[in-house]
Amino acid sequence: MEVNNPRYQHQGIHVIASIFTIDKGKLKILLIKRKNNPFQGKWALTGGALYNDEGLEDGLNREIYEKTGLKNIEVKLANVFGRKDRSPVMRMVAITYIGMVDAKKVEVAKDTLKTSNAKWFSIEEIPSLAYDHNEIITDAIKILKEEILKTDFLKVFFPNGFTLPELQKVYESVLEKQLDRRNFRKKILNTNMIVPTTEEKSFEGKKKAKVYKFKRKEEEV
Amino acid sequence: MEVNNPRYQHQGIHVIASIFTIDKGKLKILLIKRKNNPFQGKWALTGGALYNDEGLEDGLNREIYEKTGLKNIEVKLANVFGRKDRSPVMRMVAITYIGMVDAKKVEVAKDTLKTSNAKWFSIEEIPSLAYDHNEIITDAIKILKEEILKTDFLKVFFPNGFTLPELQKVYESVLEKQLDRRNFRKKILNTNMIVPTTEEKSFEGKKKAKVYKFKRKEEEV
DNA sequence: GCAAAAGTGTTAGGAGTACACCCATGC
DNA sequence: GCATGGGTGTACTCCTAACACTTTTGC
Repeated sequence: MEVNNPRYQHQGIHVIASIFTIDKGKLKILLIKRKNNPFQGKWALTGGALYNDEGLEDGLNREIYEKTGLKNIEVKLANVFGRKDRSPVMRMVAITYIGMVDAKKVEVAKDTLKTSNAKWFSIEEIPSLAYDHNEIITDAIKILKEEILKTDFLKVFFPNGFTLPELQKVYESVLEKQLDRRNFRKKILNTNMIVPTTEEKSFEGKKKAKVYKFKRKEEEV
Repeated sequence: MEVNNPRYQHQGIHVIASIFTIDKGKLKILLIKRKNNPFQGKWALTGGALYNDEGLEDGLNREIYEKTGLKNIEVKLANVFGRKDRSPVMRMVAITYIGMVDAKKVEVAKDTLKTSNAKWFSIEEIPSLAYDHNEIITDAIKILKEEILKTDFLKVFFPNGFTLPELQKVYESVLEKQLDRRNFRKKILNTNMIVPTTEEKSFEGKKKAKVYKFKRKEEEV
């Protein structure tokens, strides 16, 4: 590879996260209003161009921190978007990720260096976005729904454990449909992702419910 | 994004295909002996650096053609490899794909512009490769086995249709294990990927068998 | 005592797996 | 006629999905 061949120049990597949360039972996604060109003033997903001295997820976490103040978000690879005209500036290939955060416990830093605003949007109310970000979100939501029962994404909402009815509410919000209580218990207990604790607590209801927690990685068998 | 910020410079995209075939009942992968630095003389996967004026799969097909003479290989996205030191030349992010070709019907062009050789390797005999290509292959084989029953990759072997025993042999080669004849029939007929024809032919055996073919995309319901 | 939520078990259908016999053909 | 391979059905298990009643608690 001849580094100075002009055909190889002016290329870069976008690392982009679709960061979701559940707010009042609704699945929402974090968008950033762009301060700079291109697409100045448009809403966009969290992310940006990778530096050439950092790993993909490191770069993504840097971008997330710069634009939102959030640190150490756990993300999962989603897809690759590489249409050659997807950026008007130069040839950019986007590596997309999915992340989940607890909006209630997070101070999303406003008006950081590169952005004028960050806001949670209900997924039915997503505006026209910069780049191909609308397409990226549609894809991310699809993957999120497919993977949500196989991953422990939702543990960010329950640092201190959860009752099954609580957890079920969050699943229902992500999947945007109701689940049967008995079948949900069977399925989630079969995944081997969660373990019961000795605690009990009451959530919305009157009756106490048993508290579970997500296994840490090394506990999984 | 400031295009001239040095942190954004000297980045590029590798598009890389793990191209498989079945040869004499064994799963094999196509490797190319590198003519140029870095890793001159080492074996490597098919692929290379993307030009800044082409789509990802277009670039991959160009690379495949330049290095092997194969045209219009159908590929499927596999994964992303982005360790920051994965290339000694500059910051390269690899987008990896999986493809399947019929080795018997293909003249792999030898000694093309950038390579001194191309050769099929049985997957148990893969040498130490350039870059992180050993890792990429391990990952690709895993994905191939997971996806093989959900995709029509294998249609390249059967442009004129196939009998179920023939198809089963190929599946067994990919999965590297024997399958039960009755269960294989049930499973493959349930996938809705194949349809019977009115033809019959005999394959290895004496008795004639019904010929099936893969549905074209638009036929799938 | 009643409303609200937690907890629990059964049944039926579909998919996966294991397994054995008869049929058609070439020699 | 026999060896080779093609074609088929059944039983078991597991997962999914549908569905109703009892228990606990706060008020």
